[in-house]
Amino acid sequence: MQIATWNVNSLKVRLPHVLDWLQTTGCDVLGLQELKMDNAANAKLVAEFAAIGYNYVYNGQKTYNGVALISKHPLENIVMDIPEYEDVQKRVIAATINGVRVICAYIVNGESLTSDKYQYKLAWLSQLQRYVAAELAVYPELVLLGDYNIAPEARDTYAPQIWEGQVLCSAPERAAFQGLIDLGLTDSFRHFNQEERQFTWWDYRNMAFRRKQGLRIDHLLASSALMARVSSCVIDTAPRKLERPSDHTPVIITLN
DNA sequence: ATGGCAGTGCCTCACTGA
Repeated sequence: MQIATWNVNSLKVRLPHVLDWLQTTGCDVLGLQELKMDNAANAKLVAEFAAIGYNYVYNGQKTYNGVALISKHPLENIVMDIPEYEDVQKRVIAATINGVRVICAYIVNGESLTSDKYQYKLAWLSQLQRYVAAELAVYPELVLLGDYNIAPEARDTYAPQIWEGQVLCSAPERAAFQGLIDLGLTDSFRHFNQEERQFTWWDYRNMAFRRKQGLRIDHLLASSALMARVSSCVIDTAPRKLERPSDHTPVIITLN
């Protein structure tokens, strides 16, 4: 079974890429972020995905945010948002697929260290940690996947001299990431790959993709019970090379 | 090396993203 994450930066625009990618890879489960579509528009996509053999569940809003799960297999116990946390922004959807709890999250960007959005990001991450801890107590096999908007280490940026200490790379954000790891999760990509300059996002400006100037901010964190089944984690850069691409590209784990 | 790109929406700009 393969499970992937992809921030599509508007599913309306990227729908052809997503449909092609699912058919090419045969990926079993795909978590999407930044749908930028309200639920009336999302509802119309159910038939599009059904036509190629996938279920589609979504948690959307107009213009901003929005997350979804696409799966070949039945989705059970679907939960939207972080329970017991008031938040109008649609950033989380979770479901159980073949016994694996999949939590798809679009973590707050934060804008800058002096922004109110940065404080929202840190508070939001604390709520996410509480939620994931509770989920792990119920579901031993769990993956927390999505756009974290956090580069965990200096080597996860193309230019540490520019990024270290800035938003996405600040000590409090990295401490929050470590707080998730400390729940017993593993950064599945780093478990297999120690090479430098491996990124999941590249700015649209300045030919950043061609220059290999990116960040690694999209992650799949696996519980220890699930990690025992994970045989690989790879970044698929192919969709980033298409016409009118998302600025993010998919990351995929394969389970035994 | 971030003004410069891209998407959305009460759309000839503002807001958001990372």
